[in-house]
Amino acid sequence: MSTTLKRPVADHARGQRQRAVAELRRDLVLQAAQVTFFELGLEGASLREIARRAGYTPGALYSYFASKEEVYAALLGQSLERLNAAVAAAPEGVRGKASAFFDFYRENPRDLDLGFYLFHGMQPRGLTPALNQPLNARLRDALAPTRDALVAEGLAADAAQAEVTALFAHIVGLLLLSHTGRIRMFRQESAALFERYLAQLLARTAPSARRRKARA
Amino acid sequence: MSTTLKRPVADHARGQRQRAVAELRRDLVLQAAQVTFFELGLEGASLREIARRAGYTPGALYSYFASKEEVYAALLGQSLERLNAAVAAAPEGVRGKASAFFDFYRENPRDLDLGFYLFHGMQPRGLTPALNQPLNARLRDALAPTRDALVAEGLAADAAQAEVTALFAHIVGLLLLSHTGRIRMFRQESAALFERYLAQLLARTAPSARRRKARA
Amino acid sequence: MSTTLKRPVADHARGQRQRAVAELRRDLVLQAAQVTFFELGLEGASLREIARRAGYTPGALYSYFASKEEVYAALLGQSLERLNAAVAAAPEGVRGKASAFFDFYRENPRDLDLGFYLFHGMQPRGLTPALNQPLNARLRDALAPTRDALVAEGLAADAAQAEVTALFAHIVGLLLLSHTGRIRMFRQESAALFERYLAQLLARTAPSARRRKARA
Amino acid sequence: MSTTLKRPVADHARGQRQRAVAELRRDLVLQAAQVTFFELGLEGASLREIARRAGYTPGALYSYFASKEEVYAALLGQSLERLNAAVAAAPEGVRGKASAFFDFYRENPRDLDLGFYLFHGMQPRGLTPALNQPLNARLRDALAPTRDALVAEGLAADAAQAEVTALFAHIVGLLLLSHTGRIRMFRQESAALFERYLAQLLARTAPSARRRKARA
DNA sequence: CATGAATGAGAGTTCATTCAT
DNA sequence: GATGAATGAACTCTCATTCAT
Repeated sequence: MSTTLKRPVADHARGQRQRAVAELRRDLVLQAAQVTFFELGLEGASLREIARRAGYTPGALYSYFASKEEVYAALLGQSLERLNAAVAAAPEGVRGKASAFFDFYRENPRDLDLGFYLFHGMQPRGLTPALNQPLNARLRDALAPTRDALVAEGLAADAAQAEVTALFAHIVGLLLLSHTGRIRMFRQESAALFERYLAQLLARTAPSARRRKARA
Repeated sequence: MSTTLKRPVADHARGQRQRAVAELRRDLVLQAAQVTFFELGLEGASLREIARRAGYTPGALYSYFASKEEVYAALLGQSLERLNAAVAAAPEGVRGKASAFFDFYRENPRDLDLGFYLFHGMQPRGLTPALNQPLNARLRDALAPTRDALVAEGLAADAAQAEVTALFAHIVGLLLLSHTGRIRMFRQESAALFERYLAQLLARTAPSARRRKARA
Repeated sequence: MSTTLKRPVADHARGQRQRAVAELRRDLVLQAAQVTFFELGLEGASLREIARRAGYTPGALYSYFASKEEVYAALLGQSLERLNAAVAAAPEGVRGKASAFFDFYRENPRDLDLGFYLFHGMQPRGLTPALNQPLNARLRDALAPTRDALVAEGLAADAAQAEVTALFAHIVGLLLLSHTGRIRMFRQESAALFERYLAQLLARTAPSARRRKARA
Repeated sequence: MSTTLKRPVADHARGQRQRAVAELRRDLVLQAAQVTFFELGLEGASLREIARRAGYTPGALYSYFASKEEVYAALLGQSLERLNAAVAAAPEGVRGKASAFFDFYRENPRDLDLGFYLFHGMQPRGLTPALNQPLNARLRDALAPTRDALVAEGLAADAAQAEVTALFAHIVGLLLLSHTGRIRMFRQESAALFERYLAQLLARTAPSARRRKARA
């Protein structure tokens, strides 16, 4: 009978559908986690609470994630995608790309929190390298356009890499101080300081570009 | 006759001795807290564990501290004293003072953690203003010598304040990236980047000093 | 064909069974709470102790009850059900119903304690209205038959309500004095005093009934 | 020398003075306990808090009282003195004396709480008989005038005793219901119900007095 | 896949009481 | 008499995780 032949096909189709459904439900959990985390912060976002908001019991989440950390890793993954999208949409050039990076975190402080969840206080955290590596890669990706723009301005690859790392550190420092209210202590404002840093960076690097263009 | 006079003196002496003993024991608890915290991080350093290491029952700590937060505030207070001492001992000048600040935290990463205990993830924390304010003041104190050195180089007060804030942010960013291993991601090293930043800062600010000296 | 129909039925049956099992276990916890409370009183009946006797870890009780208060509310609920059953089983008439009420608490002094758990010392307690209201209703229910009997004897609704409230107060007072040994202080006995009060109540109210009956 | 002779006298005087001072300080502690208890209730009135308000450390209270219970017993003792004073000041007669008793507790609910502190929930409490007995006696004293008035009305001693015990129970029940808000449940009011009870009591007992007076 | 129950560890905090000084 | 420190036990409650069903 045809049914005996069709079964495997049907099974395969059902398997695909089921996998799709599973992914969808995983996304729903993730969405719930996101909302929970954005509303209550890292403290309040217990697995119980996430599960509750997702309409599940705590145990159910373990069908989709191996641990609470994995949930957060997934959230961070999504956050980094948004960051990369923001950077990609920004105008070309050092200023455009670097500002996009800075602004993304300035405007979405919870995404910054998420980035720091990997560390406790400040220690490296229990993300397995398997989870950690692609996240790192996406972070690097978000800075690559700035580095490329620096190279396009005539900077050597090494120098551009160093410059972008320093820029990243500066951004992180500024945002951290801003987010924790420490910057007010010095009667300063993070956006203005960032602008100053950027202007100095461009002053240091642009001349070579201009010189090169002049020669051409 | 003399006895009637001596009594109060004796009482006073006894009071002093007792207060000294009390402070000593408080310090022992604090030391235990420090060790616990350095070994286990903020998560692992529960009141119970601190008490255990100090040779006390949990409740006993409440003779010395009103809450866990207060223990940490005290630890942070001590840490900031050490920082200020290191900065004070450093050679005069922007380079000397700024490097002392940077080096203190580079060499004592746990003190950096401690500084960040005030924030959860990264949110401001439940330290009462009464505890928080003097701590903030001591942090400002540690940066004051650098600011004064910048002023001595001829910078206006405003500019010096902005410059020192940016420097602080840069240091924090570099150390954070370094401490969390993120800086390796970019194949860079925090000390070299700090040196670069410092050189640029001096290049930006020293000329005016030199010019002034030339005029003289 | 039949299998597709049976599945939901089986699921339904399983759900029912599980719910029944859950209720059973909840009842076991409640029984443990009851025993604990009867043996150790309200002070000694901590969540830990109740859990221990129920063969659980303390945290496990939170599957069944949201808080310690809820455990006690549940106990009180059961107690009031027993009270209502006792009153329902009693002979009709003021004497029957009122005596059933009195006797229930005289014979089960712990149930009286339970009733007073709602108050601290004697202040109203933190039972949410959601928990408190149905309990109050069941208490009123237990006195309703007496009130109805008074109305049947010819008393106006208002008068019956006042009479039943006074009766309730008298019972509570007698039992309290009896239970705390204060009644012995006066060389009296609660049951005899209750009988006296009841006789006076009937003397005050019965005449109208008799008169009514005579007219008929 | 006279000093050697005077010493014992001086010692004796000093001893007396010291004892007086001690009693005074004990009273200060008691006052602090009273205030604490009236403000915070039985829950909030920990030994620590009482000591704090009395300007002592917790341990110091044990110079004046053997336990927390003893503090409360002392408070209750003072309360019963106030009660007796109120009753003594009331007009002669059943109505006057009984109303004074009722009103005292209606107007000072904390004194009622205090009375019930002897019981846990409702169990007899760990007051030693040595402490308990004089307290009981003073309670009986407060009811004696009512009993005597009943006897004066012509009631036999036995009947008067029973009547006063029932009255006491009724009062306790009414106040308890009133204080715990249970009386509202029945849309009644304790003072009105007390008045009703009193009127019935007088109706039951007064006739004999009137008859007696008529014969005279 | 999901539930519901349970674990086990632990959180910070409070308490009455004791006792050397 | 009073202090200040310490005990030891207890408190309710929360958590991430596991697992039989």
